[in-house]
Amino acid sequence: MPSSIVIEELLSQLIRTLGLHRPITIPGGETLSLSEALALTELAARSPLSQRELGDRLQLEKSSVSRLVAGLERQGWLTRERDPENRRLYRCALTEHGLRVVERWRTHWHQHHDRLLASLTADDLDAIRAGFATLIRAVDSVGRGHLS
Amino acid sequence: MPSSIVIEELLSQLIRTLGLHRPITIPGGETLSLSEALALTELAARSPLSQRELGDRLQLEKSSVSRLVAGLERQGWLTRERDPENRRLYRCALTEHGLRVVERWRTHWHQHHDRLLASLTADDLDAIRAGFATLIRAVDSVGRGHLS
DNA sequence: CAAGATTGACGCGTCAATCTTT
DNA sequence: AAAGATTGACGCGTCAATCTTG
Repeated sequence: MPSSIVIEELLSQLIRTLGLHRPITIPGGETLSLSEALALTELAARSPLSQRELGDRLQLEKSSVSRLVAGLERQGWLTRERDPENRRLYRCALTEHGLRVVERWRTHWHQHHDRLLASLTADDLDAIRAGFATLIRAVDSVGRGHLS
Repeated sequence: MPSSIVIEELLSQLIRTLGLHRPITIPGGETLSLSEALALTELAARSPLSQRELGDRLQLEKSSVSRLVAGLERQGWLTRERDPENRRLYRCALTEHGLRVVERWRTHWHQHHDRLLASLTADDLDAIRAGFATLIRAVDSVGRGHLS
């Protein structure tokens, strides 16, 4: 049995069953991808951030952040101003609208999460926790760099 | 702690730290994406398969399978023949070359994740597998898995 | 019509090259 | 030169529309 393949299969399967690749429409009509929601969440926690800082937190390439942030700005959820101290940087910050959107997204997401938890038995939870704990420990012990 | 977001963050982090998003070059010079490797692995286990059957196993849309399989065929790793019994179907099967490639990929993959795998016992692996499987089953039972 | 497969338009990520600012 | 950001080309997935075969 090809045990080394299991983790990768499970990851891609999980992403699909959780619907992580599909945008979701929140009450109010706005549609958000997961990346957008995570970016707004990060900015709601601490603003302003440069695009590089945001990329570090989201684990995204600077080019991905550039396009992501441009989209958020276009929808009026975020403003960008050049840092007067160092004009290479953008200072990205949520707008009022962006803040309302991320709050509604959070609520909407929690409802889904609650339904999921309600369907789990205690044994199920134990199994999930054990699996994640093991994987996290393994990844941590190996470190962050991957091979070529 | 924002527990509802943890799963998504963890998944994307895991994918990047494991390098699952980029193709890997095996000894011999061929370059394989993860999807290609998983498809070849599936076909190595049971051939022939129709594209729909392959898509069911890989959890991919038929359109993704269509392009994926076309690429595998173009590289000479796979052959497609119309099923004479039902000419709507393709019978997809590995070639000699494809079989060699998937074997070499497996070996290389093990080395690639040597340190991670080395830190896992059989029980660890079972725990990870069980946890993910439980979570996938739970999400499925909740409905289609994603928010509308 | 239904099922299998294909194609087009698009989203979201990568890498590599480039531009501006320091 | 180095750092932050942008753009182009591409990979790999989605959905929707379409073609062929049954």
